[in-house]
Amino acid sequence: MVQDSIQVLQTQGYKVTKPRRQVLAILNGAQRPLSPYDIQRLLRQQGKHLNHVTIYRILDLFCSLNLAHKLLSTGGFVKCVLGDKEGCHRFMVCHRCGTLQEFADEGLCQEENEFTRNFDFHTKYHLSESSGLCSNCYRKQHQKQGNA
Amino acid sequence: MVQDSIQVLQTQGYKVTKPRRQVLAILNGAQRPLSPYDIQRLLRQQGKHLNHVTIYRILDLFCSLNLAHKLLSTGGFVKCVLGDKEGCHRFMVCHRCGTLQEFADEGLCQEENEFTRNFDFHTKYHLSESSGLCSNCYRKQHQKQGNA
DNA sequence: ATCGTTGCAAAACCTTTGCACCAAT
DNA sequence: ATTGGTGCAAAGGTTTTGCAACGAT
Repeated sequence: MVQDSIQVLQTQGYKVTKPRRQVLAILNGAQRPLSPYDIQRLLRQQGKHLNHVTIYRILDLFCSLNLAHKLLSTGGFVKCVLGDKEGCHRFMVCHRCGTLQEFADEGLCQEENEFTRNFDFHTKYHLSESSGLCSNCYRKQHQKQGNA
Repeated sequence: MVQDSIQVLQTQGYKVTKPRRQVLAILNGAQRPLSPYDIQRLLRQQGKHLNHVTIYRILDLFCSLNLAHKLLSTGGFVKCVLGDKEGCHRFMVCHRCGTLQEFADEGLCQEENEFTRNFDFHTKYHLSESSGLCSNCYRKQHQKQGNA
C-alpha cells in the first residue's frame, strides 16, 4: 500500500524522502482522519520528530497527487485507498465511532452531473460524504434502545 | 428574505438584535461564501462595527437554525435559500469566480442512500459540494481558449 | 553537483473563553 | 426587571512565509 504511493512519487518526479515515508506510514496505519498535528504527535510517540510545516507541505503534495484526501466534515486527512478508480472518491463516515470507508461510483457522479447541468453548471468533480452509522454501530444502537 | 429569517429567530425564542440583522443583511447581499472576517470587513465599509466574536456566535446560531450554511470546502458561510425544502442541501461552487448555488433533490439523496446501503451503512445525511464552472465562466473560458 | 525538500523562527491568521456590561423582550 | 447578547481582552490553536541548510537523485 505504502509502496504504491512511493511509486507514484517516483514516477511523478518527486523525491522519496524520510519525512514523506513517515507520513505515509502514519496515514496508512490510521483508523481515522488525522490533522497535521495529530500526525506530528503520533510520530513523536515513535521517537520521530517532524516539523509541522513539513507535514503541512507533505499533506498538500499528497492531496494534489490523490494519495490522500482531506475530509470535508472534519478537515482531517486520510490515505486514499482507491488509487485511480474512476469516479469521484467519496466517504461514508460513522458519526458514532468515526470509522470511515472510501468508495466511488461513476453512476452517482453522472447523476449529479446531469442534475447540475440543469442549472447550466459544468461540474468538474464532487466532494461528497455520507454521514451515518456503520453496521457495527447501527447494531449496537438498536440493542441499547430496543426498537425506536 | 431577511424577513423570513427574522421570523425564525422570533418564533424560536431568539432575540432580534441589531448585530443579527446586520449579519443577515450582509449574507443576503453576498454573491459568494463569506468568512466571519469578511463580514466584519464589509460591515466596516458601511461604517458599522461588529466585534468578530459576535459574528462567530451569530454565524453559529444561524447554522444551527439552518438560516445559513458553512461550506466545507472553503469554510465560508452562505445564507440558506432553500428553507425547509426536502433533501440534503447541496452546493455548486464555481472555482473560477466563486459564485455558488444551493440546491436539493430527494432523488439524489435516495440514490446515495441505496448505494451506501450495499456497504451495510446507514446514512443520516449527505455533505455534497460540486465544483466546476458556472455558465458565465464556462462561456468565458471557451472564448479565451477557443476550443480545447 | 543540483535542485527539490526540510527545519526553523517568526508572523499572520483564525477561533475560543470568561467576564462585565448592555439591550431586546 | 430579566435574561440572553454583545464587547473586550486575552489566550490558544492553526496555517503560512522566507530563508538557510540538507539530502535524494
